[in-house]
Amino acid sequence: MANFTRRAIKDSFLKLLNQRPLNQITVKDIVEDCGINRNSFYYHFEDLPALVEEIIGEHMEKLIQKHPTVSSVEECADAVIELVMENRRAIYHIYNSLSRDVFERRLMDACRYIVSTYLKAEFAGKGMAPQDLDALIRLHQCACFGSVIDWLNGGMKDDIADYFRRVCALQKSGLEALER
Amino acid sequence: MANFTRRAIKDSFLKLLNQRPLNQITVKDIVEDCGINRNSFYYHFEDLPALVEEIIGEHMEKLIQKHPTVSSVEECADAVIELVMENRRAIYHIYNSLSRDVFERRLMDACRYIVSTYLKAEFAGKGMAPQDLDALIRLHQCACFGSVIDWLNGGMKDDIADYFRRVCALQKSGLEALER
DNA sequence: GCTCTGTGCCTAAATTTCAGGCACAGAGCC
DNA sequence: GGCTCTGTGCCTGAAATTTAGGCACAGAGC
Repeated sequence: MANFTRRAIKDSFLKLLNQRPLNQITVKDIVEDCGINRNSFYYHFEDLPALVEEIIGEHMEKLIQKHPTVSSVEECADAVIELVMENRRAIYHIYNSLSRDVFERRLMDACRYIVSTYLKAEFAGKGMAPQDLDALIRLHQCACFGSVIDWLNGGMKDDIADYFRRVCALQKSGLEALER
Repeated sequence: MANFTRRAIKDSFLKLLNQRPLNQITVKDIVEDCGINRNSFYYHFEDLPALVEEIIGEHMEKLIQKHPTVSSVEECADAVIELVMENRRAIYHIYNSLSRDVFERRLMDACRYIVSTYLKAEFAGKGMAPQDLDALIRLHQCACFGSVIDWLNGGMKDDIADYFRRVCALQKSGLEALER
């Protein structure tokens, strides 16, 4: 089964999300946009939040798939910047809606994944205690996450790339201090 | 029914047609490309030639839809050039295959449609006998058609726009002579 | 109170896709 | 001449998907 309908629903949803906020998009809008029956929507997705969940998850998945091995703070920054910029309007409309929590949860997960890949590699076999490494990952995960959220709350006005790299520079100097 | 599968089949076919000649594309290739069962192909299309027929017909339809009222030789030229250039490789691969006849038949139809719209408007109520107008349309239809075919047979080497406009200039001077 | 719109769910019917088979044709090889 | 291999077009029945048409409920606006 090739599931073209499922894909079409997601495409329509993203298309509408590029036009207006999530809370102004109804199931009716989506099914009318891709020309299917309303029940077909409910066949594929439990409800609208489930679709949002999947869309966001898919984007985070894409981020991870595209950059499976991030080996430095800079690469991590580039990966997140790329994803955010590619879907700028959609992310804005999802974030400024009722699904902020879903987005934040998923973004947090993605940040953890990305951050832990390079931090684990960086400190592997250097005698760091597991709970210390966990704490370090947690710290950088939150910094990564917080940077994006802060930028979103600031109306996405600053240059995300500059903004994010500034945060990363701080992270990097901290890491270097740790290694010395 | 939104027929995403039917659309996907055509998209895959066009995609493959941009890669290699029609006679090197099998039904298997198409269904594998869009990830469906082979029988689903035969559910939507009688056979491969039927798909070719529909694709070509669709392209000609698009040409007509996009330029419903052509009012001069130049506009006619632009319309045909636009269509041909947009689908350059696909047309080349269809033309240089076993389906040349289908393509030629459809192109001929489209040329007739385009040519007749402006010629009928041009000579409406000028006392021209119907059979004379028909002959005139036929002449320009063939000129239009022949120009494209000649260009295709020449390996699409010349600039189609220049080439086609040269033919149209000849047509135009003929028409002006007719009106005097 | 009322209406209107949207949601989430349900059933039964219709449509579409699927797996797995068949005979046949043509190309290439022994 | 055989043979195998690939592709075509067709068929069946089962499974998956989409559909029409309904229902109760919630919230907004009047």
